[in-house]
Amino acid sequence: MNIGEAASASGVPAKTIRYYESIGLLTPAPRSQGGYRVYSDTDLKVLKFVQRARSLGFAVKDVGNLLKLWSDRERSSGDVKAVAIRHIDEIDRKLAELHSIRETLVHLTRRCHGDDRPDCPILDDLARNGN
Amino acid sequence: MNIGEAASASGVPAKTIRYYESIGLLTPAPRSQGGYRVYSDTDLKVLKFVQRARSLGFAVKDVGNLLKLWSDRERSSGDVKAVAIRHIDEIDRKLAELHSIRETLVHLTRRCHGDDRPDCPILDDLARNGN
DNA sequence: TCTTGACCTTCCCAATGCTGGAAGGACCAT
DNA sequence: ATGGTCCTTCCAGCATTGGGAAGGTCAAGA
Repeated sequence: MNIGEAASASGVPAKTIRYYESIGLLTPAPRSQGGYRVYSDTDLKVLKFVQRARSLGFAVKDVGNLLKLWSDRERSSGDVKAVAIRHIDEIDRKLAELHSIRETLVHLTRRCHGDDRPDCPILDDLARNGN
Repeated sequence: MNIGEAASASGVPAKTIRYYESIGLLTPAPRSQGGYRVYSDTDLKVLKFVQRARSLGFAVKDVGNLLKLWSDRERSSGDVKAVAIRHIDEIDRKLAELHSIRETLVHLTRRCHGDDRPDCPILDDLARNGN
């Protein structure tokens, strides 16, 4: 199949597939006589794998690792789990940061009456000297 | 003061200050005879404002809006609040997405024994055809 | 057969928000 | 004078695409 079909079947845009190929995440697809990339059902499975891993927030580099692990029948599940756990830790860090930021913002907006009057605790906070 | 001092006093790296100037977020600093950027205490307050707003996750564009609102004595607090609330909404979207991803990953890692055996529900999930 | 339109190709630019480095000038203390 | 530490500009790159131009390919219809 052509890249367009592979794209709509996998959920990875054609542009992105080409990009993944260019950075070495995907092995270059063989070409038809006219120079079109040709994808097999196996390739499609890889694309879907990538799509799903990316949708779970794995960095492209991590996806590369997962792909390697996926094709390695000798790998231990512990290796895969380690990648996943590192990713969860990363997510936890982001969650904590966003939660903390959110709390500050909610606190500030609650104190800001948000009408036509000019005085605004949000700006006051941003401008206050001691951090 | 020089850019280096302004940087360490504000928490915004010198490189970043120049970058902000280049994209128009900050008005160009006046120069000394030797061509060095010179910052006043007022400039420092602006830099700190920017630092704090960025640390709260406001996009650079939003920081620009907030700076304008900050220097506008006529603005209503409602305008500021609107920026903040849009930002909170954005954060909420990210939080929801991360929570959902986290749940999936935790579920998968729990089912993966993570030892030397090769079979791994994490890869199985990534590779599964549906979805 | 010719044409049309949808697809594909490569290439470059844009975005976000910086960060690093190179080449060279400025400043300050010894 | 000399060295070291600042500063300057410019260029390039990170990650992850999206957009679009210029042009080639392919399949179907008139």
